[in-house]
Amino acid sequence: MARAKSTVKPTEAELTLLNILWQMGPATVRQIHDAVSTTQKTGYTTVLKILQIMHEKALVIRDETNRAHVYAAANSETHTQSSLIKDLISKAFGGSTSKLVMRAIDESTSAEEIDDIRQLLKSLEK
Amino acid sequence: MARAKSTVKPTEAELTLLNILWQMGPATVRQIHDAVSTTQKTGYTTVLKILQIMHEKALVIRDETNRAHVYAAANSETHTQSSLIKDLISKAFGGSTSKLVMRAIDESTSAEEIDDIRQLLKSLEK
DNA sequence: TACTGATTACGACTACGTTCGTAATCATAC
DNA sequence: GTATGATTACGAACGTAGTCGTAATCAGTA
Repeated sequence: MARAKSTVKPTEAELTLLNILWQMGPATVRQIHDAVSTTQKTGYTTVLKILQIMHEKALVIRDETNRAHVYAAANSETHTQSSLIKDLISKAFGGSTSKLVMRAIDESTSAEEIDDIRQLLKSLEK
Repeated sequence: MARAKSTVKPTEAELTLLNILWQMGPATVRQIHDAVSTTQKTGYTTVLKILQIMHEKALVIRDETNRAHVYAAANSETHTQSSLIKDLISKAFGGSTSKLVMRAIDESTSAEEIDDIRQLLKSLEK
């Protein structure tokens, strides 16, 4: 029996920071704030506070060895994406994955993306 | 030029009521409350209040002709699903639809659903 | 017309998310 | 050892979501 992973759904601000952590790997508050500042104007302590809350929720882990704590995402990007998708499928698509895929693909979806999806489907054939 | 539709993202409680409205069609607060009561224990005035807020947000329209107002979803289920999916793709999948589809399909996805997706892909070929 | 039951309107309360200012703490340099 | 700058901790403030109680309103009936 495995089972665990509370599956806390990250809020929007939290997801923003997770995206940064997934991309950069473990980082200090300052590094994370610098990264987020390139696209938003969020105060340093705001980022710190959100990271602290995420730590309470176990969305991130942190290394307190040094003065400047080092934060890292607790779950993989893939894991989190899967849980977000499952949540949406159940709440807005009546549990139907195919319905979701139909809505996801539209005229703005590039040919490359559709090719990728075809490859995925093909790989499931065997 | 068309363009309009504010694209207000419904909250979770709002989405619950929208699902009921899409399924039942236009309905009174009482009917909606009865429907929601089969799965949850929510007060009548709570449902009423949420519907009033949704009306302010233009998520629903309402017919005030009769004493008991009749509410209806302002946007189609398809339209709302598309907007929710696009939102998730941009916030959690770096804008990649194919990545989302990859995460959406897993071992729990039935063969029928995968078939449906194959059909969709096939219909895009021409 | 007055009563009664149902419906809408209003507002209060709690919880959470987001923001940030200020205080406390620490490490380093002097 | 003390001052200085950076970092963490704390908590306040604001908005939104969700909940519901109570008041106001209306329609139909006795």
